[in-house]
Amino acid sequence: MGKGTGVSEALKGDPAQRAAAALWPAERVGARDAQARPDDAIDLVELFFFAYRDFVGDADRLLENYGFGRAHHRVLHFVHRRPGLTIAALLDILRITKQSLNRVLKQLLDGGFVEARPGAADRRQRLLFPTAKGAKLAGELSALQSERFLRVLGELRPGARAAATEFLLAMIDPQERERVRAHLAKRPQEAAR
Amino acid sequence: MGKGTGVSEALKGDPAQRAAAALWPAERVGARDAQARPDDAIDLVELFFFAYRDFVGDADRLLENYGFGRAHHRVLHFVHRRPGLTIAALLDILRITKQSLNRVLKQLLDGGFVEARPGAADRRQRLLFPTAKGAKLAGELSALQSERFLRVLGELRPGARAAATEFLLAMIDPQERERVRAHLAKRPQEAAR
DNA sequence: ATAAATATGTCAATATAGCTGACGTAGTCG
DNA sequence: CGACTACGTCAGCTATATTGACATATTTAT
Repeated sequence: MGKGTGVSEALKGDPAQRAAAALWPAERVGARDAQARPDDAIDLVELFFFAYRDFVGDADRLLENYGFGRAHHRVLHFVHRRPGLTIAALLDILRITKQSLNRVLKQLLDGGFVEARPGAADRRQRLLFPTAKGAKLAGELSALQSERFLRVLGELRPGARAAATEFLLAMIDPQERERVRAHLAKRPQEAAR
Repeated sequence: MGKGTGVSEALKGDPAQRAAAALWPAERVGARDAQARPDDAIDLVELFFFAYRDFVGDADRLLENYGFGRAHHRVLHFVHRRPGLTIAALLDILRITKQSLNRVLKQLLDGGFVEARPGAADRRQRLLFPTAKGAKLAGELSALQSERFLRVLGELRPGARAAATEFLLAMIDPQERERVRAHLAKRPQEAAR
């Protein structure tokens, strides 16, 4: 015991992993499938770390050209995804303080990537909208990151999309899933990009 | 067009998502399965963001008790996972500068969580090892994060582990996969914890 | 043996992204 | 009117990262 078998099993004859298929020693093949074991989980922890690192790297490189960082990306992304978002709603999604948000948001406003309009019902609110320029950048960033997923879904066998979605949703704190669901259900009216 | 269907499909009758199962409007059910489309990818981008946020949150809360941050966690993790790691190898994994590493590593050394021994073959090298104290903390952190994966794997249908592994590995830059593979193949001799 | 390359440490300055706390202003609502 | 709310802002702090320059010990190649 102590030697895991799950990961090697996951790599058996799959298209994208042909090169990596012969990696784990043969003795590790032959796992119980249904029963998850600690070593497998540790591999997943590390895979998740590396996958996220590469995932954000794509956007980071594009953002550099604008002098923006990940914080700008996140703000722009959610404003683009849900135009008319209030400051409070954005803070709730990002889980940062208004002081932190403001520094970044101001740069996006000054740079003409986002604009704020007073709320019709409640004029204290500032409703955030992407400008054409902002929507373009958001679209490019989104396309970059989508490309990675589309490549992955193309590489893996049919059903991978459903599996990935289930997996990622299950990774989210149970009490958060409802909010994430609500967020995903809301799509911008205009067909972005 | 413009309305995705993939995510809703992913949620059909699965154990963990019972509560979230009825989320996406019914009109969106009935997707082509094999063909990935942009909207699905955007959902995945956001799910990945939220999942990672919650994933690192677990460890963050424990690390606070020690006055450590994520940087310390990453260093401790990889030293624990691959005892005898050199500085150069660690820098290569973490992709940070030695100046950044040093600040964090020094705190771990001073706190008695990690110790450095000169390399036997090359005495310029400092081989990093977790102390008993460091191994204990690393184990607790690892257990916390593994728990999330084990919960997820338990919630999802059999085969989810293989699917998740394939998915995460495919998310990694192709030219990086070989290195990740090599890393995963190396397990510490001692049965940690 | 000496020179070059390597592994690591360190000093200094800077940037980004977050935080807490306090205070201000405008608008809403009872 | 007064309380509450949405948001902005000033000030100071922390964590994590960067670049650039220089120092030291050790190995390796000529």
